[in-house]
Amino acid sequence: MAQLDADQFKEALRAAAGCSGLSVRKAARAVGQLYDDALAPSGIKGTQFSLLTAVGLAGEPTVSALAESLVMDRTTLSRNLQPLVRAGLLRMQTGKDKRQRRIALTAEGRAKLEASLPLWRQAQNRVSDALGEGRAARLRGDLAWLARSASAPVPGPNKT
Amino acid sequence: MAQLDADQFKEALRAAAGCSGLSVRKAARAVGQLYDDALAPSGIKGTQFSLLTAVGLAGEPTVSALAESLVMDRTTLSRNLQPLVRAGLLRMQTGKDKRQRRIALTAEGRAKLEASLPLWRQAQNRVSDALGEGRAARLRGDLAWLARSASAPVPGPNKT
DNA sequence: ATGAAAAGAATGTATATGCATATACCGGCG
DNA sequence: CGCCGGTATATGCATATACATTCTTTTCAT
Repeated sequence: MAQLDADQFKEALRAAAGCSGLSVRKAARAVGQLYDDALAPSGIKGTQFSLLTAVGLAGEPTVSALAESLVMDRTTLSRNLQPLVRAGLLRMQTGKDKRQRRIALTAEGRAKLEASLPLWRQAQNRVSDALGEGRAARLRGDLAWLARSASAPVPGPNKT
Repeated sequence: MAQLDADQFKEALRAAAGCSGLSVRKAARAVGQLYDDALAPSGIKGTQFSLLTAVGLAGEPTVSALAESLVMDRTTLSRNLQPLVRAGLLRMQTGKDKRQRRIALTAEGRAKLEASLPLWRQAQNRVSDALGEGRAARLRGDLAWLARSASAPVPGPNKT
């Protein structure tokens, strides 16, 4: 059953430890902690801060539009909105097209977001300090490129 | 309540859209999809592939040791192991110190891991192709640096 | 020895994530 | 008018993530 001998197996595992997916997830966990810690006084998580920010920037986006801008599954976003609506920070209402839900900041949501901005800035600066401004900016650029190309359809001989 | 006028608020939100935490999470979602798709024929997810790989490399690590190597909370790892144990890919047993759980690959787990390696390689190559080898390697390096420094205690004037 | 502190791991609760599927709604066609 | 295909969102299920807490076991000071 084992087609590789012990040495070959170990060698292959060492290569797999350099997995780009793992690198990104480990960094996401660590950095997520950093932002969550910094934002703790405001009572929201980094993920929720990003959601509020995206809504504030987009105005009154639909669920689908917001999900696409965040490289996130629509159903995931659908659920992630619920705690924020429950907390009174976001409002969802149907427009003319009753299938759509228009998402908007409440006054309370805007206030919470505004109060969170200095805390976010602290965390952001801590990351920039750890890498240096230049490397941090380049990293964000590479990650954005990766997010775009990874979610794009594969040019190769598979996929629908 | 709103201390910033509309223009200042929008400006601050545009800055917050450049959040490093968000960049990393977006990339993690997109890249996670890519690896999950590639690994689908083997029946395991990218997260589980990483877990099996880490166990294979470490030999018979404890939960805590494995969690640290993966920049992951122990309790998270504790739960993530359960599906793999249930699937018969991992085994957990107590040693002399009955508090510890030694984690090890089963024969089935090793076979699954070995079968997954070529699929993983496809995904890894796709990422390297998207960025170019050089940029991909540099990205992994920066992410590793970030994971280390973000999970390290803050040198500044706060924290316990 | 023994009892308290510390260490290792699991569990309760809550959010985050995505696939398969269900539900609700729009627009067009007969 | 009423059905039908397509669109927008929500739900069921499963895993991933982490904090606070609990449980067991070890260690160690007295």
